Amino acid sequence: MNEKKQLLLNAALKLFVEKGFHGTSTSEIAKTAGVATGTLFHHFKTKQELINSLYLYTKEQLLIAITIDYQDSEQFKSNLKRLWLNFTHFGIEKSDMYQFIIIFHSSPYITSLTKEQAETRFDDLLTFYRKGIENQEIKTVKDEMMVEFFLGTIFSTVNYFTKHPERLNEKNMNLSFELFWDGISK
Amino acid sequence: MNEKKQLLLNAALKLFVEKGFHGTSTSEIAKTAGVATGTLFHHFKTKQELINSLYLYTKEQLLIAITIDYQDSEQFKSNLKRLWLNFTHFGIEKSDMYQFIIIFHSSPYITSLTKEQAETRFDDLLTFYRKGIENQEIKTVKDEMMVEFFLGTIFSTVNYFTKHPERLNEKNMNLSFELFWDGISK
Amino acid sequence: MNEKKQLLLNAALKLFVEKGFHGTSTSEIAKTAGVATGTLFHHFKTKQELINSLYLYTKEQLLIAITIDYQDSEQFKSNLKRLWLNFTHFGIEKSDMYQFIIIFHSSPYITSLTKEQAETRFDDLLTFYRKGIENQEIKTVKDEMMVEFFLGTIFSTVNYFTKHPERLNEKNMNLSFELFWDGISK
Amino acid sequence: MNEKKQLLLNAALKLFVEKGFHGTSTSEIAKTAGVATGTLFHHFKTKQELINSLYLYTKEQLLIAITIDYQDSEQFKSNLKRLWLNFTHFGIEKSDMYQFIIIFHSSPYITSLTKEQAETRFDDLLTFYRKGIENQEIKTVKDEMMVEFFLGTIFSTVNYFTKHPERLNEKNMNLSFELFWDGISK
DNA sequence: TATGAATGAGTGTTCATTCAT
DNA sequence: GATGAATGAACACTCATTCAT
Repeated sequence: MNEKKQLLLNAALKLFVEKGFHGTSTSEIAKTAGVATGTLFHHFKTKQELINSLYLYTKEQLLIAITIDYQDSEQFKSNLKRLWLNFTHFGIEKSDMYQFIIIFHSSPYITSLTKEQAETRFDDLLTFYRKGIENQEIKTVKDEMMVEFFLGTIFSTVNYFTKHPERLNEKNMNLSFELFWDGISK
Repeated sequence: MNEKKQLLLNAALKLFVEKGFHGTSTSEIAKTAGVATGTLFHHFKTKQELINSLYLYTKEQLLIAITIDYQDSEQFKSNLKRLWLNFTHFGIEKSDMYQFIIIFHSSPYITSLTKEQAETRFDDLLTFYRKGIENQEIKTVKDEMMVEFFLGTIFSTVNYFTKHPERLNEKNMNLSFELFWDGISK
Repeated sequence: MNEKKQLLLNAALKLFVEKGFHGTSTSEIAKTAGVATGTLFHHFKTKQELINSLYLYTKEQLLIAITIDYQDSEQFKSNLKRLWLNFTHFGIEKSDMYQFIIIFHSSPYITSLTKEQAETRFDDLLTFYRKGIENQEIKTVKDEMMVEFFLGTIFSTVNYFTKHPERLNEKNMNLSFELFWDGISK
Repeated sequence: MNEKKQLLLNAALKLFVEKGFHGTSTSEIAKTAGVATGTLFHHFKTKQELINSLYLYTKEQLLIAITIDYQDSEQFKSNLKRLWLNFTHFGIEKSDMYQFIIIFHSSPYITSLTKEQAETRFDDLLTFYRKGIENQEIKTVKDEMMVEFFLGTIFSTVNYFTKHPERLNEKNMNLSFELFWDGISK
């Protein structure tokens, strides 16, 4: 990707999270990126196109982060834990991207086409869960409820360790995962 | 409260949730409320004062909703469940207020003074949890993590039933609570 | 005059001089006067009517101040000096009224009708001068130039003693008058 | 200077003199200058910055006008007369700039920093006068009083010839100067 | 007579977007 | 591709004025 385009995406990510879509002006994005205002509109036709690009970009980064070390051979719990931990660490370490996804997931600025493009790549998650349910390791609950619970506990954990970064260690992280696992396991 | 002031709060609540703070113009709020733009500024000195008033108002409504039938005499689990269910029902039924609190909880438009005013009334939650922990019914985990997990599972559940309202019934709601309870209990 | 009406005139005088006509809001005038906004509009149909009333009022006060001890019997110079000193003292002591007259003398907010009403009472000044000229005590210069010179030197003197109030004494005041008198006398 | 910036200064000068600072809207200035409202704020951050720029600009023009043909070699009276006449002609011919300086000299819209910047260049006036006083050609009166008298008689003269332009000729102008000179000379 | 809530046109200023260079 | 001056619609907020009490 063009260097200035990447600078613009980085600046926009930071500012959109901090001040929202309408709270951030294109001139401020350009200034933060260190380019002229006109340059922004060379790379993105409109402000909306910029935020949609950003949405696809951050979702892609999330997908990479959570599937980087996926190993189908493993046990269900290990595999799930790996996924959960990767997601949670992404939330803590790539705070801006994680926040961005949460805030703009259900915002009107992201077109449904963009959401669709981003979502298709996440469908494997459900498939994966279904296997676990069929294997009877976890409770018989609707797929969608499971996904929500999965996300909700990650949300809790990210929030907790963001507010108390000094408590972030393997032991506490495992404790947090156990809250989730004991909730869903039979 | 003055009738027009209440109309303005209602309109602002709906619009801020739908389109964000900067995405909602004061003239739109006034029009939605059915009053003149000047009237908004007669009751609230600035747009910021309006959203701060709204924050205090919604937090107050939440507090009323979750503590309405509190009974100290009950068992820890029943009491916790009652709280969890009240909160979750508030999230589903008073969707706008619930969303508003979530969205603007960590927004820069709400002043720290306002947050402080609102938060003091929620301190009992922690006190309540501490009793349960001391009674050894639930896992030994930091207070703050417990609160986050409590809120995270409510978040999951509200999201789920909002997306699938046809599945909202006592049985499914109990199932959701069990995900939470089995997570935290020893 | 009604007490609240007088309070409003006083407040308006002070504020109009300080911040100008458009720079002063009717609500600020009312607040400074200690009355409700509606009350202002009970006594003055519009803001313009208020400033026109104020113009007539201040001009009247000026006229009273400069003619209070007029004595036709005196010599021309004594009489002129008396007038000049009264005017100058008015400018120093009733600073707000003096400033108001200067600022709004040629402003579009004062209607020509108002100016006419105020001016008719000042016509004696010219008559008075004509006598002096005929008596050959002072230079043969157009009436209107004389009036301007008269006002200009008062303007100088008021400015000077307003900036340096500690220098205000009879000797210095006489020196200032001599600048004027030596200028016009033959 | 940028062409549109100059157009804006010209329009603002005319309108501020005519209708005052608050009486003139930025949109009217832009329209009069023939540019878009946004353009005004592209060149001047605020309306205040515009009027401050204007103040520096008009003072600079005045300084140029009154010192253009200064010749130290001349006699005190000739030199003073030249200065007095230049100033007076500036007042009559550059009426808007002259009026602007008078009106906004003591207005709260001009910051003290701006006044300071403008004033430093006028200090030579006083130095010049001191020489005359030391040479005993004119009365022993405080510097500051002399300056005020100087300005006051210019004020008179400008007013007179502005109201009676048909009387403007060398003879009458010399008569006016004599009023001033006979006032200050021994 | 006095009040102050209500009005809506108008204000200073911002901002996404365009376009000539 | 990159720039930044220029645009004008839209924004938060103000204000003279009205009117029911």
